[in-house]
Amino acid sequence: MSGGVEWGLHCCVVLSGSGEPVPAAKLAEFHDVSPSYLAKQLQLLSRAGLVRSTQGQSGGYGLTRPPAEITVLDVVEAIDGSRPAFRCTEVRRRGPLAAPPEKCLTPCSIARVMDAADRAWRESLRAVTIADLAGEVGRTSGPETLARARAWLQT
Amino acid sequence: MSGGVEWGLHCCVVLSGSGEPVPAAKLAEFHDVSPSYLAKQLQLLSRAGLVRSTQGQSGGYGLTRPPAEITVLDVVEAIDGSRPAFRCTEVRRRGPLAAPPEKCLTPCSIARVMDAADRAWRESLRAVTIADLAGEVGRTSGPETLARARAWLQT
DNA sequence: GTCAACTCGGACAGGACGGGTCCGTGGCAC
DNA sequence: GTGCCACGGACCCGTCCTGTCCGAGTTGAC
Ligand code: FES
Ligand code: FES
Repeated sequence: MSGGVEWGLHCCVVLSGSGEPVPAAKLAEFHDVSPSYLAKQLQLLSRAGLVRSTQGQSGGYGLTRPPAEITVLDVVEAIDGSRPAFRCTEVRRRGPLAAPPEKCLTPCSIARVMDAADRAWRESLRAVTIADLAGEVGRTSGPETLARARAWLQT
Repeated sequence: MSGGVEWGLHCCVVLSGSGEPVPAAKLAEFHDVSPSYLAKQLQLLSRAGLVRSTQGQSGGYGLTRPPAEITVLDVVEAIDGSRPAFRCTEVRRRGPLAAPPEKCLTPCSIARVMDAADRAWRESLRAVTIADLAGEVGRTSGPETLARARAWLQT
C-alpha cells in the first residue's frame, strides 16, 4: 500500500473544521514532508471529490463534505485505488483438465473467499469517519491539540 | 498482492488428499503456468512448513498437515509475507507542532483503525481451511472433478 | 483596469521492489 | 553408479511508487 495514505489521512483530520482554505505548502511544512509529493496526494483527493481547491491568493484546500460524512475508506480508495488486492486470473480454465465454461458460471471458491475478506476489510474502514478520528485525537492528546494545529495553519 | 497466491492456493487444494508426492513440474503443467516461478512459490510454502518435499526419484511435494488444519491465511502469509499492508511512519512526531514523546505512548488513532481492518481481513481468511475449499469445489463442479485431477497428477 | 503574486494542475525523471527466469548443487531411489 | 528431482542462490526485466519540475489559471491589491 502506498505510504502517502498516512499523509492524506492526517491532512483530512487537520482540515476537518477548518473554514479557511489551507495551502498545500502549509500542510507539507506542518507534517514535515515533501511539498511536491504531498501536492500529488491532494490532487488525488481532489479528483475523488473529497476536497475542493480554491486558487489564487489566499487559496488552498478544504473539505467538501462534513467530516462525519467522509469515511476512512473514501480516503484510502482515493489515494491507493479501489481495485481489490487479489485478482483472480481464472487458472481453473487452463491446463489439460481445464474446467469447461459451462461450469465457470459462478466465481471460483478461492476467489469468493478472497473477495469476502476484502469486503470485510473495506467494511471495517467504512465504519470510521474523519470526525471519529478527530474526536479520538482530542480524547487521547487533549482537546487543545487540534485547535492549536488549526491556529498554526491559519498563520 | 502477489499473483502467485492464486497458484499456491490451487496447488494446495489439488494436493489435499493426495498420498503420493507430486513433482513441481506436474503441478505447473496441470495449471499451465511457468514451472520456474511456481517452484519458487512451492519453496516459500516449504519454508513455512505447510508442504514437505521428498527428494530423489519419484519425489515431489505433499501437505504436512491434514487439509482441515491448514487455513487460507497460512498460505497467503507464506507466499505474500505476514507484514501488514499499512505501515505507520509516525508523522505526528514531525513538524513544528510535533507531538511530544510522552503523548505517543499509545499508537496513533489512524494506525489503530488500519490495524483493526487488517486484523478483520486476516480473521476472515483464517476462518476457511483447505478442506473447506476442496469440499466447495466438489459441491459446485461435481465430486468427480477433484478425483480426476488427482488421478491425472499420478500419471 | 492592470499588475503581480500566489495557487493548483498535470507532465516529467529516478529508483526501489517484486515478478519471472536460469543454472549449479545436493540428495534419494533404482 | 546413474538418472531424476528438489533446493538455493544469482540474475535480468518490467512496473509501480517516490519525488520533482514548470506552466495555466485565479485572486487580491493598487
Ligand atoms: S481460478 Fe482464480 S481463484 Fe480459482
Ligand atoms: S502517525 Fe502514523 S498513522 Fe498517525
